[in-house]
Amino acid sequence: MPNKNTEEAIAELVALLPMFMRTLLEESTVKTAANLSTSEEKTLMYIHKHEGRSMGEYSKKVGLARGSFTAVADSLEQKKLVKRVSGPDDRRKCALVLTEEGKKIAREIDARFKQQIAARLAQLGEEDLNNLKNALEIIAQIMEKLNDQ
Amino acid sequence: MPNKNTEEAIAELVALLPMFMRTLLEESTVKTAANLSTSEEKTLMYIHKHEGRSMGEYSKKVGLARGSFTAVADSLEQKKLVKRVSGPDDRRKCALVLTEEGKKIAREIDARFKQQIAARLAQLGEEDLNNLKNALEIIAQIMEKLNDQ
DNA sequence: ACCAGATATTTAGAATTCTAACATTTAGAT
DNA sequence: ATCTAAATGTTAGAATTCTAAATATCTGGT
Repeated sequence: MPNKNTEEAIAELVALLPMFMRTLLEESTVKTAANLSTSEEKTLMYIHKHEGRSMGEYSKKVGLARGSFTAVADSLEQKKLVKRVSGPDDRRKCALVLTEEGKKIAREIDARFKQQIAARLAQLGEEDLNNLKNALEIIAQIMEKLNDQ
Repeated sequence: MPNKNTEEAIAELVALLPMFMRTLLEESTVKTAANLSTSEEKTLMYIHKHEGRSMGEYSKKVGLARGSFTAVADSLEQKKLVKRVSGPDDRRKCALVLTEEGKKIAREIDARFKQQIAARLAQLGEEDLNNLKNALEIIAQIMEKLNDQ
């Protein structure tokens, strides 16, 4: 059963991914304009890419429990970066929309995120960069497959 | 400047990795023998692989602030899964060592982790599995390069 | 129309983690 | 030797997140 070994190897490699993320983002002492928590920043970034989804969907994408996400939405709304819009089709749902200020800050966060990673990647040669990009693309493709099922 | 685009693409793909991890580990309602928190489990797993390192090193690998890790070590020590050993070479440092019970539970957690990922990967074909493994290996290699510098 | 079960959000209290300040120990410079 | 700065682990209080229960709404079957 050759797959057994492949799967175990994948499991061990997957365990390294959080460390990989930290390697790329370490020493991120830079602060953005607003004084936002990590979850608030992630939320803003994700709404920026996919606006008008429900609270439940955002909480999943950000990686928080539903109950925890309520506080994040509260805080962002209080800072006038986000607005709750109760869904017309399903009154249980709350869609989130960025304000103008929210969009501005989302763009700032996005730029800073890319700069940090780019600075770290500057240590790599062109071949490594291409290999890394290809590897990440394969992972993204496979993730889509897994999520579709 | 062709690298600019490559780096931006990498940044966007890296942002998807947490979701990828959640995809592989979702619905992990299985509980192990001891009633351990996620950080306690990660700590046990990491000590199992690399025994006798210092508290500071473990806190980094687990992804916790040093101050937070003290409580995790306290809890594991109180549960008799881990022992603090003050370093002979540097009296500031505390090494952590697994007890026999700690080793047993670490093996359980490791097996469960691999089972969960294997169950999710069972949906993939052999080609996808090999591609995924290769992609993760490339990422691991590049991470090593980045950490060495 | 009505009911039972499912879904979406909120709430409250417990558990976890973070930040900043502290004490001890080490390393390097003078 | 002595001093200064850095490294290690701990502590305490604030911030964040989790879990479980509560509320409101929707869906499908009768």
